[in-house]
Amino acid sequence: MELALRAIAEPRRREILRLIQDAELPAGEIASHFEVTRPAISQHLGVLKAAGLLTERREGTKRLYRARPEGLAEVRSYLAEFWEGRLRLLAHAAEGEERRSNDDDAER
Amino acid sequence: MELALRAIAEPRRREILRLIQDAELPAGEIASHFEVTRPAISQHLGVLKAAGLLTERREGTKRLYRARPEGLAEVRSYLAEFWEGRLRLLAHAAEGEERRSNDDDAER
DNA sequence: ACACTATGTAAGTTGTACCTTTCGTAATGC
DNA sequence: GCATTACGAAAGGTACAACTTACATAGTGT
Repeated sequence: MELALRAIAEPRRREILRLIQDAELPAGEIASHFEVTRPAISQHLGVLKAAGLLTERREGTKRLYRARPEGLAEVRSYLAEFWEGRLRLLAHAAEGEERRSNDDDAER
Repeated sequence: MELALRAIAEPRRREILRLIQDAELPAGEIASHFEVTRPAISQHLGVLKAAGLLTERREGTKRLYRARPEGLAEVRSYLAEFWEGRLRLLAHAAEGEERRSNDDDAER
């Protein structure tokens, strides 16, 4: 999860993931969408691959990349757990939050 | 979302969030759980607050912190969208789409 | 073998994140 | 007032992350 979180914390890498979410693209094609140099994108792809967030397939001299959403499973379950665990404590629905009497519960 | 993602990408900050998920704790109490100095934790709390991931309440000379899961809403929806969008393409995730649990991961 | 294309790798630079120590500040109590 | 407690803010160090340019490598076609 550590690697995946760090990977998607970078805006450029989220952009890359978005590009290859619905299509399998070669590295050069991906790089052409950005202002930075091609090696920079190559490094980002390496980070994403190490995090398990994409698959790499070689075809000729090209390397085709595609997003791999399963790599986000751990992150998703972590967030879900945190989310639900905390909401359970609030003990009241997200709606009608104006109920306030003597409790110390502070909502912003 | 940007700030939230970067905030939780740091392990120590995830630890902090875990501590104040079920209890409202003063800064010093939080810091006592770590090896790093108190100012370091104070800075982490500042980052988490800027990301909207916790609430701060002053009581006397103390500052009480509590996790704020709503701050993760954007991240959650981003991940959900990415996850589902890509799985839809795979077309072999036909089993139980209404199951919102995420325990399935066929790792490599 | 040679050239060309597509891409990763290496090395170095720079900005930034996290940490430390030191100092400042608000609230409480004497 | 002064001291103490609890904490944030400022300033500086170091490690790391993202970028650059230059080079290396794998595959394809001639």
